[in-house]
Amino acid sequence: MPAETPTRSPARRKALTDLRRHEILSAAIKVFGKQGFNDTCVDDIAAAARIAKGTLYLYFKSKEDIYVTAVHQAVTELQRLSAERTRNAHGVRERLTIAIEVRMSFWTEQLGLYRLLLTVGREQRHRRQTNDLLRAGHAAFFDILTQAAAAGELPAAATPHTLSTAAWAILDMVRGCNERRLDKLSDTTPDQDAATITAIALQHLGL
Amino acid sequence: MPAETPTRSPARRKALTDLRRHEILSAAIKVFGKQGFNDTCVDDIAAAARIAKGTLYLYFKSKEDIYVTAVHQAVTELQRLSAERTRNAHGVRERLTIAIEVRMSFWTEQLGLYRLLLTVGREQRHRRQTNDLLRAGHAAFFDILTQAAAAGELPAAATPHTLSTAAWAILDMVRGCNERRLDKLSDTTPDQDAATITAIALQHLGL
Amino acid sequence: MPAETPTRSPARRKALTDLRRHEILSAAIKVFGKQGFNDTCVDDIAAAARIAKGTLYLYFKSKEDIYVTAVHQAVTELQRLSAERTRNAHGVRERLTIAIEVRMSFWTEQLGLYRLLLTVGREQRHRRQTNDLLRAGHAAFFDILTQAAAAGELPAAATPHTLSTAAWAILDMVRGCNERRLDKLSDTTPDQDAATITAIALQHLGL
Amino acid sequence: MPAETPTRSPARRKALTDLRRHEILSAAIKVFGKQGFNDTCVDDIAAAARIAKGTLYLYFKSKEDIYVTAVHQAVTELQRLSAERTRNAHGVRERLTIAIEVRMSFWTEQLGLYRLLLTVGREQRHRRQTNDLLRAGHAAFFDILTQAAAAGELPAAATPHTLSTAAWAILDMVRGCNERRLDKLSDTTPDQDAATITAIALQHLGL
DNA sequence: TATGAATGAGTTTTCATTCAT
DNA sequence: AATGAATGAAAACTCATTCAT
Repeated sequence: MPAETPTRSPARRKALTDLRRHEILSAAIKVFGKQGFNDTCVDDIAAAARIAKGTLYLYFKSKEDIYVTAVHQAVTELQRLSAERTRNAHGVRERLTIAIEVRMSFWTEQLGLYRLLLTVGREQRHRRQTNDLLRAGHAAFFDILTQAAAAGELPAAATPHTLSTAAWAILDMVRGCNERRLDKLSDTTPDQDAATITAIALQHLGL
Repeated sequence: MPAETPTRSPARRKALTDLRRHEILSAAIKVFGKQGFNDTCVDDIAAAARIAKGTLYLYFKSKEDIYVTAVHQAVTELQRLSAERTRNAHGVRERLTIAIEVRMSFWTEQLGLYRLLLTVGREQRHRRQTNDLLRAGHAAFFDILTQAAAAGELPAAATPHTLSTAAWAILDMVRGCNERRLDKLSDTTPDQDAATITAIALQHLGL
Repeated sequence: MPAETPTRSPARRKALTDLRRHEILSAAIKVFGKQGFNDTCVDDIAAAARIAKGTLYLYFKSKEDIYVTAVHQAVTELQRLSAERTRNAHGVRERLTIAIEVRMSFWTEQLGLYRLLLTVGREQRHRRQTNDLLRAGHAAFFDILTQAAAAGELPAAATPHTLSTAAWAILDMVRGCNERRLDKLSDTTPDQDAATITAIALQHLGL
Repeated sequence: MPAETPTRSPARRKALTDLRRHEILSAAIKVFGKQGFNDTCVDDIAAAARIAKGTLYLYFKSKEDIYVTAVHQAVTELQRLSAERTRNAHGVRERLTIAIEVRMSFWTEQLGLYRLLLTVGREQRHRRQTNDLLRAGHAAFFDILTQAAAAGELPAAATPHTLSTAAWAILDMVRGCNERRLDKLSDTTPDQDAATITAIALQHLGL
């Protein structure tokens, strides 16, 4: 049995690094969400993460990088979650409802990050990343509808174009609900909203 | 007939000032739209307006003021336009369609400003102003639906709550379409979008 | 009898110009005294003088120039007043008392200007002018003492050096009293102060 | 004995910070004294201290703060010095002379700072701090005289009011001498001036 | 790896002065 | 002579990033 120097093994090091990055991300998102990206200075993030300012730059190459990474990580997680939850659902209504509901609960638990997405994500330099997110969201709903159509669950008249339009409409309504929840403009729950949106979409598609 | 010094008359003076303000606003919106509010410095605006930096401050009291004024002016104009255009419309479908269409054409012609609204409007310090805008948009659609219900144009089952939900859904879809047009994510026209959104909303309300 | 164009005659023009300059000076001193030199902007002066900003520059070549002129004018007036009032005085005590009293009453009526002298006059670029003022003040007291010595009013022991020192001391005490009156640190009247200072000085000179 | 990292110990850190602050203060006072407070820009101070502009703000929170700190520090030191030097003096004449002499030598070695006091100290926003200094100066002399009166060193006729007047007169003369030395208007030494002023004051009080 | 002192480019805003009318 | 709109240099201060320890 060889002498171990566990903290130095590459795997262990990687794990530690990931842990640190995660801690910093959490702290950063919290502060960003509260103060906004521009009004948060790097010292604030460092303080929240209980590390020195310089240390931040060992794990992220810039303040921007923190934002980009945070969004990327969240979206990856959201997609994983969505796939997992819709996998065993039966019927287009249930699948839609679940997909919507996941997109609502997820961000409800990540308000800070969602607020970031609404501000920084909208800035010119992040349009591309943000638009990719939107397209991914559209694709998710579009897939569900397309599969339903292929399975004969939808009236034959539904063309791909119609389905695409419906998918965008769903996404728009989901985003609207999320935004209102963020600013406390509405008092409905994710479940209620999901049911309503599903109903509107399926009525439009003839169900 | 007294000797006139036309360029000194108060009325002429006011007109010149308004013109200047307008020129500066246009230039500013253009640059803001391209670079975003935070990444635009006052020199950029001055350069775009072909005036000196100091001159800006003769017409606006701060960079912030330019934004606020631009949004306020646009929204006032939009509401005037919307009221004017829907005044003589007959039936809920036509009124809805027109109201939506106005909100799309208007911003399509003011892309820079719309982009501004999407970014700066979301920052903490403008949350309130922006939310007021959203509520005003919701109110516009809600009114149309409520009047239709009162006129018996909608199935009796439509409760105020249902109408409100529908109004939010309409607003969400309008905003989504506007945003996609901004980033060229869609190639539909305002007219087509308006028809689709109206259809979705009225189907949901049982028409 | 030639046709008159009175407002165009050089003399009349000069008088008008002087009048304007005087009006501007008065207004400027008032504002400077209240807000300080640096915190007073040219617009403030123009507004106080009820003329346009540009007009100021027809009468003074800079903001500095206004200050310099104001001080120069005041000092000229003070010297005239002092000479006039001491001319008919008898004896060193009376002459001293009057000279001191004039220097106190004068500034008491020109608080704004005195405050200017204490701040702007102290700045590097006005040291020379201010020092000239101080030297003039010293000279005034020194002359009175020297004449008294020549007239045998003072003990023979008084050397020019002693007289000079006494003159500085008088000036210092006068300035101190003026300054305290300005800031309401003392509640004595110019008359009382003048008597005290005279007493101190003459006691020192053996009277 | 634990491993030491001396440069990181809190004590060492504090010492370094104090050193830096002191260096910056010295440099700033030098430049302020030469150019005046308003005509010195932060870059000038930074350049004089051979540090970057931003570094300044790590040690002082504003340009103003530098001035206030410098004055406060100097006055504290002056009072300490004055108390220490007069403690063992015997008789009112010696105590007065020393107190005056200290106030002269001290500022003679701090010409830049004294000039600062004469200019910035007079501006509206520092009036209060400056007046407090003046009152403290008055109090110092007044105390010496009062104690002398209580000890029977002064003629019985000396009322508190007389003593107070004398104290102000002393302060005025001290300030006048300091100011003249600053601008090289006089060539006397602090010692000579102190003796003269003491003499004038005590003669006035009947000694 | 971790630190935090140091940096200096970049920002908004002010205001004395000019100049076309 | 009178105006006041226009100018642009200058100022104080911030903060993302670097780097010596």
